[in-house]
Amino acid sequence: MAETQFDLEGFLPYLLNQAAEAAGREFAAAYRGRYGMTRTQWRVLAHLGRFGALTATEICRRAMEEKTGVSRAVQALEERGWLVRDALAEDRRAEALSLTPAGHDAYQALAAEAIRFDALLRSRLGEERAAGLAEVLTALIGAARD
Amino acid sequence: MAETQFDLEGFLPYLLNQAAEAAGREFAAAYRGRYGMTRTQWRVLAHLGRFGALTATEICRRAMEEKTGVSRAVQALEERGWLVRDALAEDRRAEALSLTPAGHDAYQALAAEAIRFDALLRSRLGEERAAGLAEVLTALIGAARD
DNA sequence: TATTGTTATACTCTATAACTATA
DNA sequence: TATAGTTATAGAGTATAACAATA
Repeated sequence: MAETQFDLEGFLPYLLNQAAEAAGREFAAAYRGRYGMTRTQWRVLAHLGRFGALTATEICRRAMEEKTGVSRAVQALEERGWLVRDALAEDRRAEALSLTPAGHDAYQALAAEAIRFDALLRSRLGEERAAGLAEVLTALIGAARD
Repeated sequence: MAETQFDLEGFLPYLLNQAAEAAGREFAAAYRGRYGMTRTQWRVLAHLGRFGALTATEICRRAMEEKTGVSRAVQALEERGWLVRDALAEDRRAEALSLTPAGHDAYQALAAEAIRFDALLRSRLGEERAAGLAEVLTALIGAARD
């Protein structure tokens, strides 16, 4: 019986993971190195900065994060004075989370870095290939949800 | 001053991470669910199965893994009877790692699953887009090494 | 009964440093 | 001095379950 020919270097989950790690590591310098934030904290900040007030559950759904991680990230951002909680009249179990002015300043600075980094990645690939990459990744993510 | 317009849903590191997590989670069922292996153990098994005897340092370089993780994965595979160490005459600090027949059987089974899963992903995307994706990811990984 | 959010627990992963044996 | 590999430690990520408050 012939050997199964498996090409690890062309295995999509492996390539995806290596590329995600390489890009993530490079950008982590922006939030981890400069602000001492974790990735989950950066994602919470990014969602609140981008979309305004959200509940923790909404952040979990949009960011594909666990509620435990979000709970701890919210706590850390709150202690830092970057985030406030407001009671929701319509459901007293949930809270509306939003950024303080200081939190919004941090978001603005990090969003600007993110835009620069995204542009750097896209320039490395060429705009056409980068746009195609984003489209294919989105398709993969969508397909996995089913 | 205008707000910085940052589109989190188009941010490449974010898309790469979501896609890698989705694909990785789906394939992890093969090695974690069925064999109780960690991802690092699967990667060590895959490299030894694919390339034959390697030293730990060579696995680290090829698989982009930390030497501590590889050291522990090698230990676990050894205890399981899937891997043996052989002294290297030319450098007694290093060891040649290779799979036992049982280890090779496990590799064959997992490699076959990997081939099936890769084919599934490629069929979801279409062969042309999948080939393009692999090429662009390889370029990204290569660019990040510099 | 179900859901929001917190806390506890455990395992994996990542990263660093200290250490040994050898080069 | 430098390298191969092990061990220890700590922080971060992932996953589950138990729990309180509210719906």
